[in-house]
Amino acid sequence: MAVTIKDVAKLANVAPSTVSRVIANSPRISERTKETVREAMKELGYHPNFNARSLANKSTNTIGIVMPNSANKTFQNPFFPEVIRGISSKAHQLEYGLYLSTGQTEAEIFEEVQHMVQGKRVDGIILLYSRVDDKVVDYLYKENFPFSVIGRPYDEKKRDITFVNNDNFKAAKTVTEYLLLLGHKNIAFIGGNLDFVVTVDHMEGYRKALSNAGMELLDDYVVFHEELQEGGQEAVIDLMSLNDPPTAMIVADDIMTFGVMRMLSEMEMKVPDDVSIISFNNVMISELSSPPMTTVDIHIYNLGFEACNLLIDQILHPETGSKQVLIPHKMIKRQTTQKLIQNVTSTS
Amino acid sequence: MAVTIKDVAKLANVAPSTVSRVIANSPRISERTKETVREAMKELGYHPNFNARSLANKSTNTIGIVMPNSANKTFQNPFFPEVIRGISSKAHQLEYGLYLSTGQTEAEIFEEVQHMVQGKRVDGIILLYSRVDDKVVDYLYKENFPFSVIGRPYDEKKRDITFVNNDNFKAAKTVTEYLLLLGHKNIAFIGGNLDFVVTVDHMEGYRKALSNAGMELLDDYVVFHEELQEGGQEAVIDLMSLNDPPTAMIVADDIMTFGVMRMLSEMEMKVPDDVSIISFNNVMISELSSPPMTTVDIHIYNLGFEACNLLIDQILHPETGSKQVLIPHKMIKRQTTQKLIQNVTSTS
DNA sequence: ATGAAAGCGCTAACAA
DNA sequence: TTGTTAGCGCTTTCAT
Repeated sequence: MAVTIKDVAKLANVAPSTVSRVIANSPRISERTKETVREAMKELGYHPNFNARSLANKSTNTIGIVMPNSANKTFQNPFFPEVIRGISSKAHQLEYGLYLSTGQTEAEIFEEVQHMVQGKRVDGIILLYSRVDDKVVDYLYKENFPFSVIGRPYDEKKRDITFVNNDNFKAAKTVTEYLLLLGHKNIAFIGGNLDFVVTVDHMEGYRKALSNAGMELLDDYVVFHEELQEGGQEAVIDLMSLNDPPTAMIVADDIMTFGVMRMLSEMEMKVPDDVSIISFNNVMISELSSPPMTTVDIHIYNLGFEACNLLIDQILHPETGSKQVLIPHKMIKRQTTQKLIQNVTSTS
Repeated sequence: MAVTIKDVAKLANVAPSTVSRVIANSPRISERTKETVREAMKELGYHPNFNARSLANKSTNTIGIVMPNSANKTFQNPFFPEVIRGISSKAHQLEYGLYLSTGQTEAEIFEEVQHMVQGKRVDGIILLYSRVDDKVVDYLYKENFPFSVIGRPYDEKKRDITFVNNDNFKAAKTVTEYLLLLGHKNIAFIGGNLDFVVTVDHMEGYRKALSNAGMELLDDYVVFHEELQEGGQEAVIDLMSLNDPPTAMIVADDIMTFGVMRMLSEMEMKVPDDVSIISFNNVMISELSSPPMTTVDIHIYNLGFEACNLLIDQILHPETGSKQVLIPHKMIKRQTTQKLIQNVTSTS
């Protein structure tokens, strides 16, 4: 059997509890005994048993990460490694471990979450997405279990949960206004899955900018797609088949933009000459498209980092209510947008 | 306090041990009592405490995933979500949980691994990379702790560890041969970090194909780069500055290829007219480059799935030595390769 | 087929 | 400042 606290205690000629206190670095132990105990630990190659600790002090020092359904390819989005990198970084600082959900469907995920909290497997949970109607959030909320979400709760009544978000409404509005300023009148919107709150917010920002400009939102110009690459491509087909095809597009996600640009180039449409494009996220690879894409940097890493920060805060100080953080965004102008070139042959 | 086995026992009028046996579905309990106990569990909303179980039966039913240093951007490669999806899928089937490493440097990672195994936090470990000289592998090997690696051990003496790999040597050789058949004589090789075994294998395959064709490997045509996007771009600059620039390139990774193509297009070089490119991995996004890239599909998902499979096998049956699995690869011809167009003005 | 009881390795309240 | 001791919630012999 492995070395236990008792072995160390015996060798150091102290009580097990003393050893325990040395591990916790309790100030109520003299430096001298701390030293002897530490030496004993080193000599025996002692390592604390994680499960025993957790059982005894009712805390696991690990946080659960719940990802959206990994069944579809959405999951290959570099967004995820990047949030996780952010979370990971903060977690490591504070010596928390990371436990990953493995469910592929909503039902499986929900069951897993229950296991995590009821089985006391984690001290808190981070949701990497925010759905419009999410059983998981409801559950965690009712159980009063520490959690934070990346995104925002859709339900206004749940404003008091902890979350970190971008101002997606504002971002989408700004981006639309920018295209308007460039002279575009026919601006399409290619959104993600409408079940996600971010999609709704983008949509509203787009709508607001149009209405501020005294323009109407045309249903034909608005497309939603769940799948990242096929989605982008299909959307382009639909949009370019219209009698009055758009001269600019707002795309929900950089990866989708790759699909959009691919299809456009197959149709021999030039970006940005024929169509301007702006998208969201600014994942690493988005500067490598041809041409490099204009996109809104949402600081993915920071989203993860802050979500973890807020969560651990909440775990450590449950009394100090919920917190909300807004991560600033920043439009990165690259080469997929330009002033509308008036088509001389066009008639109204 | 939460509901425990004792509460259930009391309500069902049995001993705690009986409840425990019902959880394990022991055949030595009558169906009748099983029923009553199950009802009691439902009535009380009982969920087994994970830590208590782990402590008592010395097994966690969770496996640790160790990623390479997430400090640099390499980590944003969609390769990772995809392997994890594979691992996750198998793990979920067999009801194993996933625990993630958070270290950013080699030293931190090594320390974490020690914690995982000594602290009995996981039952086994999957390494998502294989370095030429890896302390982690050495450690796990010496401790005789169950683990599997994605890639292969560099050291021939460690052939008896469990791993799942592609035949990267063969893949690189085939790809080189293909370019040779297309008439290319000046074929460059843009590899990843030489610390990784896969890079070495690619390199050897390339070398072998050349020597089989009676050609010499030119040092100038071989470049290694750690960083994915900058790397690709820098490599192109170096290569195209040569007196006799290559007409074809073999690139270690699809994401790097995006960088390569970006830089090429900045130089107004056309792909594949001026330069043919083949790369490796076939991540989802690689079909969305312009033009879509020819690449070797290494079946990332399967790598993860099998690595997990082998590991759990090993955990459950430690006596049945190590296993090795080779995942087949497949070249996906898209549009970044073509026959060499003889330049009429060229002289030798 | 079921119960009693010891123990997994650690923490924490209480004593000293 | 340190030791004693009673758990944490579950599994698992050993009885019955």
